[in-house]
Amino acid sequence: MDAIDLNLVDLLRGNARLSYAELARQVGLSAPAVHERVGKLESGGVIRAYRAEVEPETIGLGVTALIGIVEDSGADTDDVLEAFRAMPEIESCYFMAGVESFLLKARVGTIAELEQLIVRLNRTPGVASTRTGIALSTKWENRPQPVAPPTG
Amino acid sequence: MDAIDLNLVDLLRGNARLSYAELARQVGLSAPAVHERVGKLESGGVIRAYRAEVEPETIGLGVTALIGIVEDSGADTDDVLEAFRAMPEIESCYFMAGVESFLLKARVGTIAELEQLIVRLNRTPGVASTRTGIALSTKWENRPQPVAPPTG
DNA sequence: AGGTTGAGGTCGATGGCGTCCACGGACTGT
DNA sequence: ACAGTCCGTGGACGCCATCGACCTCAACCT
Repeated sequence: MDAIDLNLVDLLRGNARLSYAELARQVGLSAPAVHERVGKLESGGVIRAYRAEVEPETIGLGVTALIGIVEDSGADTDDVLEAFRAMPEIESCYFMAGVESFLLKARVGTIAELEQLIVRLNRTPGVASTRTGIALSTKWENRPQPVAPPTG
Repeated sequence: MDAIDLNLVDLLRGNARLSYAELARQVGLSAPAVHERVGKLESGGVIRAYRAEVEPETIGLGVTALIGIVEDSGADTDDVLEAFRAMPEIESCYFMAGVESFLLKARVGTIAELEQLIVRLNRTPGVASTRTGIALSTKWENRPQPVAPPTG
C-alpha cells in the first residue's frame, strides 16, 4: 500500500469504470502494472466491490429509515444478525456501542412497507425494541473522502 | 425504465465493472443496445456514479461514527448543510424527521480525530447539540437489494 | 388503408483496450 | 560480486467499445 495504490483507490472510488489505460495515465505507470496492482488490491481485500450508485427514488425505493435496535438481555447476537441479514431492505448494519446494539439503514418503497419491516424486526427473537427515524431526504451518501497524499 | 433497465441496474449494482458485452449477454440484447440503455440511465439520473467499495480500515479510516445533530431554533439549515459538506469526514448526511435534524455518518482514522470533528460540529453556527454513537463494527454497508422482477 | 415518423433494435467495421508473456533494472542478503 | 526477488516495461493478440448504416414495428396523421 504505497502512495500509488492509495491514488488508484481514490481514482476508483471516484469512478469505478475507469479503464486500466486511463488509470495508468493518471498514476504514471503502464497499463499492465496498474492491472497487477489493482488485482492485488482486490484479492488483498482492500477493494471489496465495484458498485453502480443509483438514485433510490428512481428504482422505487423512496423511503429511507434509520432504525436503532435494543437487544433482549441474553439474546444471541449472531442469531439476530442472521435474521437481519435475511431482510434485503436492510442495506447497512452497524454494531454499535450504547444501549442500542445495532443501527440499521433500510430502504423500502412505501411507508406501508416500512411498517411491515418494523413489525418483522420487533417480532425477531432477541430484539427487545426498535426506534425508527425517517430520512426526509438524503443530502448525500457514501461520499468518498480522498486518502492519497497530495501529489507534487 | 422497463424490466431490462432494472435488470441492468441490478447487474451494475452488483458489479460496476462488467463489460457492455457481458451485460448484453446477461440481458439478451446486443452490446450497442446495452450501451445506449446504460447511457440513458446515466444521463437520466438513475445511475449517479460508479464507485469502488473499499474496506475502510485498510486505508486508515478505522473509526466509524453516527452523529445526530440538533439545530438551534432559527438556524439556517442551508448554512448548516454547507458547513457539513465542507467536512470530508462526513460521508453521508440525512435530513431527518424528529428532534435531531440531521444524521451524519462520519469516518476518521482515530478517536482523537473523531473528537476534533465533534468539536468542530458543535462550534458550527446553527448547531445546538450533537449526539455521537460509535460503530464497533460494520456488519455490512450499502448492500444492494435487487429490484428487477424475477426472470422467466 | 397507406405513408410517415421515431424509437429502439441488429449487424459490421475499426481502433483502442485488456491481458498474457518475456524481458530488464534496482534492492537485498549472503 | 552475485543470485534472487520484486516490480516495472514493451510487444502481441484477441476481445471490446463504439460508430454508422440499416431494419422493424408501432403509433399516428391524412
